[in-house]
Amino acid sequence: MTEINRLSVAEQKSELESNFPELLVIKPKQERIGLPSLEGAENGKVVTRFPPEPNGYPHIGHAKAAIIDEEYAKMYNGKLILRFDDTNPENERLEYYAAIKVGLDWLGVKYDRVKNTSDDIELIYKKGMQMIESNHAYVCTCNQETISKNRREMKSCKCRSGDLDQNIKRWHGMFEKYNPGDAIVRFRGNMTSENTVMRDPVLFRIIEGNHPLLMNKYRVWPNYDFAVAIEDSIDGVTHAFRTKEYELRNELYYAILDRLQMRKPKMLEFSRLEFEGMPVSKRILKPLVEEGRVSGYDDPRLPTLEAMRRRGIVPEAIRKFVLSLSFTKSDTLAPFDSLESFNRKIIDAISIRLFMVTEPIKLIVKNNKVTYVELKNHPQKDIGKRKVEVDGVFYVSGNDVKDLKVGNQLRLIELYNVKITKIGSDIEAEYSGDDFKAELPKIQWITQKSSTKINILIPKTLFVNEKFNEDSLETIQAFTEKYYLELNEGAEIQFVRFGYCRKDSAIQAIYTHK
RNA sequence: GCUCCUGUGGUGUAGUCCGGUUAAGCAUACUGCCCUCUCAAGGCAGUGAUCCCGGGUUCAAAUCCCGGCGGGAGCACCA
Repeated sequence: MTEINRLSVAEQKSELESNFPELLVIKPKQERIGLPSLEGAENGKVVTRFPPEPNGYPHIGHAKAAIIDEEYAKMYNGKLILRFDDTNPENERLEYYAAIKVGLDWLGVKYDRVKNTSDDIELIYKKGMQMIESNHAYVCTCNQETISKNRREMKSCKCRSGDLDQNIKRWHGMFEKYNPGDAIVRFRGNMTSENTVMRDPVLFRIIEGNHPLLMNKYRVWPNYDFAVAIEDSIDGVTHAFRTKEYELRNELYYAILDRLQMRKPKMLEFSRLEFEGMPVSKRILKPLVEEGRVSGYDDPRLPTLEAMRRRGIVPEAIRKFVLSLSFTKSDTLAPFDSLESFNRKIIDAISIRLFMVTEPIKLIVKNNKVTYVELKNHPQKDIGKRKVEVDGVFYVSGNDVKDLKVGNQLRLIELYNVKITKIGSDIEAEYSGDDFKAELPKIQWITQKSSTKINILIPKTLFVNEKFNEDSLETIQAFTEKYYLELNEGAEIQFVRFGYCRKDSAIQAIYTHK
């Protein structure tokens, strides 16, 4: 070795070339495109699933999961299943099943099959029975406090040692005599396991809620862990993804399938997506809506898909953004900037350029001779023109003229130059030429006779330092061109020298980003 | 507290499994120039990382080993 190191690099190289040419072949190690490859994935055989609980409106977190699920299915020419994980009748509502579908539709996520976990409830009972009969589960009638105390102290209760007969009797009792809370089915795990999930977790409990699809036909419901494991297995899922906080439940997931001798999908986790100051949790969002601090689930400050749409974020941008985050478990402070950047590049080409002024100041041009001007809707793209009548009376933004002095010159964009002659509550000026001069300040303008008043909502961060930001929604009044009224609701606009907005109504636009 | 996960420029990531081709690629942000009758988009260039820290193995470590530290999560009859 030391001998070799004494040789020069060139000598080492020629030595290698003559004796071990195969070592010189550079390993491919090329850059990856898109998501990392999946272990054990076979082309055409991959099945993924997106399993939302229909208990709320879909948000950016759902989008990340659904997009990842779909992208992997696509990557391997596989299938994506949309499965509503509706095993808690107290939480599910019919409108949410629909809202989630609408959200996915908007996102452009296409699934190959839709189903509900509740469709399989009878089958899940069968599996539950099987667990009991094989003594891998038992019915526990201890109260909740006792159970959780025993869990903490790693102690078993008498129910755990009850015989098969007792368990079977109690299991049937759950469908009839027991009241909610009086009996649960527990997985026979390991009460002394370091993983608290394994300390005999709940598999079934009694809930007498009104299920949106099954009404009150059933009262024994599987819990999440049992339901997902079985569903994933019977649905043919090969690769299942969920967020990181479920990681400790993997042991249980595999243990359940193991006891039942069922096929095991591969479970993988990714970090959850949430924007700073923009919580996704229903616990936080619900009161905000109920107390009227936000206008609804489509308030542009919210991370719901509906809100994003209203704000002017397009689905392709969300997809690119999610993919740029890749598939990792590291905690991320999501860069809203980068979502905006993707969005801006996409909507730029279709955003109609309009003039808009705030804090309007009247500008009167004495010797105006122009009667109208035709403005292009986009500087590069051909997306139409509009005609604006001109009579010498304009509005300009207060901010653009606040430091103006008599004698200064300005360029009214796409129109002509003016020279200021008098400054009062109005500004008077005279026409000073058509020639474009780069050195003149260029400002946008609107004419008094063809202007329309709108509000622009500017969403800001909802929570600052964990506290609701009272100033999270700024509303500014503005005047824009009458042409605004001809645009469709939902049109993407760029107010020149201001930023991108989306037309929300005839009198309101929402600021998307700069 | 216990357990698990995680730690690459301001931010998000690639590379880490199989140590050397790269003192680290891309995106975003920022700066400058070009283009442009927008403070947009587009083009070009640039600033910015001793790859959390400390040891160790090795001719060679972001990559392997050991020990710390920081951050997150779980400890529900909710998913």
